[in-house]
Amino acid sequence: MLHQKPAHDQTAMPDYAPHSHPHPSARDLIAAHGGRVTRTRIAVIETLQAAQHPLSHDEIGAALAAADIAHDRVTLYRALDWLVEQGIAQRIAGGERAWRFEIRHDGAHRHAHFHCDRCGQILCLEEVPTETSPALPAGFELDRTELVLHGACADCGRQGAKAGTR
Amino acid sequence: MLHQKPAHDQTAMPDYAPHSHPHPSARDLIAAHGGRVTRTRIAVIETLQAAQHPLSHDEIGAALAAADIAHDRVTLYRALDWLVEQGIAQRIAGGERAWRFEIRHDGAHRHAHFHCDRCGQILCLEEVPTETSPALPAGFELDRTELVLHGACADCGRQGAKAGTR
DNA sequence: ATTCAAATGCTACAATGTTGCATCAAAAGC
DNA sequence: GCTTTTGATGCAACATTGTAGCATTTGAAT
Repeated sequence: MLHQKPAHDQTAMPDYAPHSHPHPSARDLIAAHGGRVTRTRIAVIETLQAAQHPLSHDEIGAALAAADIAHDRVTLYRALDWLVEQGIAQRIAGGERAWRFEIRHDGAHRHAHFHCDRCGQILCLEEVPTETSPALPAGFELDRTELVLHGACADCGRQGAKAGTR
Repeated sequence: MLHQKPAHDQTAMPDYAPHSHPHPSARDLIAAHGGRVTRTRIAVIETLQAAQHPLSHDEIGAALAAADIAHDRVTLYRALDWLVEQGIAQRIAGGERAWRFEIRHDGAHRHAHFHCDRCGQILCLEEVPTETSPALPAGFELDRTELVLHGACADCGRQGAKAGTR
């Protein structure tokens, strides 16, 4: 697993915490979808916007804690559910049987992900577009395509650890 | 979720149970990797070989039960772990935070998967090859690519259910 | 300030997967 | 065929991830 994070450290600022926001305002995003503007939702959106890679529920929770924001697991799950439902965020099935979340980009900005099978890290490959129009059996409707490259990231590759496909 | 299966029915033969085996013998496969040839491993391999789509741990367990083979959850997990470790099978991260397993094909036979976001079913798209050589950042090693198409399968699409991205 | 549905924060639970350890059995040696 | 030995199994207990129900709080409309 990939838990080098300082657990519930209230002072340290994780590297995926918001630095600047060249994104649509979280408040506006929420309001535009007819939802209530709450601390939790704002913080979640800003955290996702600032992230350089898809975040796990756990990582987002840590960011909220760092921002001194309510920290109930269920609330966070529901906030994320709502964002996904509204199309603001999207789930991607990172290994480790836990969802990861990222801001949903419009069609043009879709990108692939790289999954390091050694450290479990997932990162966005902005340069690699996801394939678009493959032939599907009759009756199937395509919503979106997800392209995941599996292998070893630069850090893990250098350390040359032996590893399974896991 | 997708649990229409008859739980622990000892008589019914699920549609993914072995019918014929145009595949390498399970015994040989196991022995070739230096493992012990046990009922569990044989049955798991044969089940996977006969399957038309990647199977969840649960589905494999049901197949074992149908074949009157020991049914301990942990044993099955470990058998699957071993197969993956040996490169005989591979895990794919079907949504629903549960792994799915399929026999690992060699390079030429790689295929994409379709994930129905409504019923959770996953099926193999033999005709759709996975993309192969995208540009990766320096230091990254590519092991395999996974292409998942999300949408509604023929059954769900016809029923026209409204559904989230989930 | 009042109202009221939408969000929250409990608690309790479900599903999926893992660890430790005693027991069993596959295949190797005799 | 019998014994040995180590890998595989089975069980119980636990960890992690995610859900459900319900009382309470709060955003924002009046």
